[in-house]
Amino acid sequence: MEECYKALGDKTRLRILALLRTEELCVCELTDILDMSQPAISQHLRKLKTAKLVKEQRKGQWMFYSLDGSLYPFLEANLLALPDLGQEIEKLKASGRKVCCD
Amino acid sequence: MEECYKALGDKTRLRILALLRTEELCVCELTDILDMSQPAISQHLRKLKTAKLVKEQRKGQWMFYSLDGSLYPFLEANLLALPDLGQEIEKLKASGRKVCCD
DNA sequence: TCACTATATAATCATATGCTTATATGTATG
DNA sequence: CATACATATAAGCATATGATTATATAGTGA
Repeated sequence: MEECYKALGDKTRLRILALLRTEELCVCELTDILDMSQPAISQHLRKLKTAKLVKEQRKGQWMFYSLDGSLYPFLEANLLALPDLGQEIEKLKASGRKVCCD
Repeated sequence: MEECYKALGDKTRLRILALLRTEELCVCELTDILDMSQPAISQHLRKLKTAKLVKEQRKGQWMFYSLDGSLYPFLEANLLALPDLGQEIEKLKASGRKVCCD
């Protein structure tokens, strides 16, 4: 449980979770939206994955991450309390940088 | 919100919160139960207070701390999810080291 | 297979965190 | 007022954390 809160205790990771509230995203999209280096994003995602807050799924060359609320049910309310950053994803789509692979 | 989760992301602070679930306690009681130095406990309590997770109230020479769930209502569920450490407080009472000041 | 893109990992470094010791502040009581 | 007890704060130090750069791994497609 400590590890879980540690994972939540970082602004970048909270932003990632807030973004994943809207829809699953791959690493390069998160890198793009959050304007951070790819390794930095990867390392944050690893922490979130270790804490069982997100799950990953490969789609071709992209690795998509999405919320995983299975570990502690009460955490669901915490995730819902995060601000809606759907607008950031809209901007990404508008700029034509959204990955499509379905 | 980041600060709040940071405060939750430490084993000692989670234990303090779990203990305060049962009843308010003063610094020396927490020091006793958690078997840590007084300054260490004080510093953890300050972080919890800054994060608005606990509130303090002076009673004579003792400073009592109790849960403060007012900042983020959804956090209440998190606090309730902490294990019940009432037994530790019982042990303290049984050993005659519980502070009485009412 | 080779080049390209996406992602993960490793090494390094600056900063943050948590504990310790020492000291200051605050309150009760003789 | 002086002493004792409770708590807070400051300084110092070892470890943890988060970023960067460089490199390794993995999938795509010519």
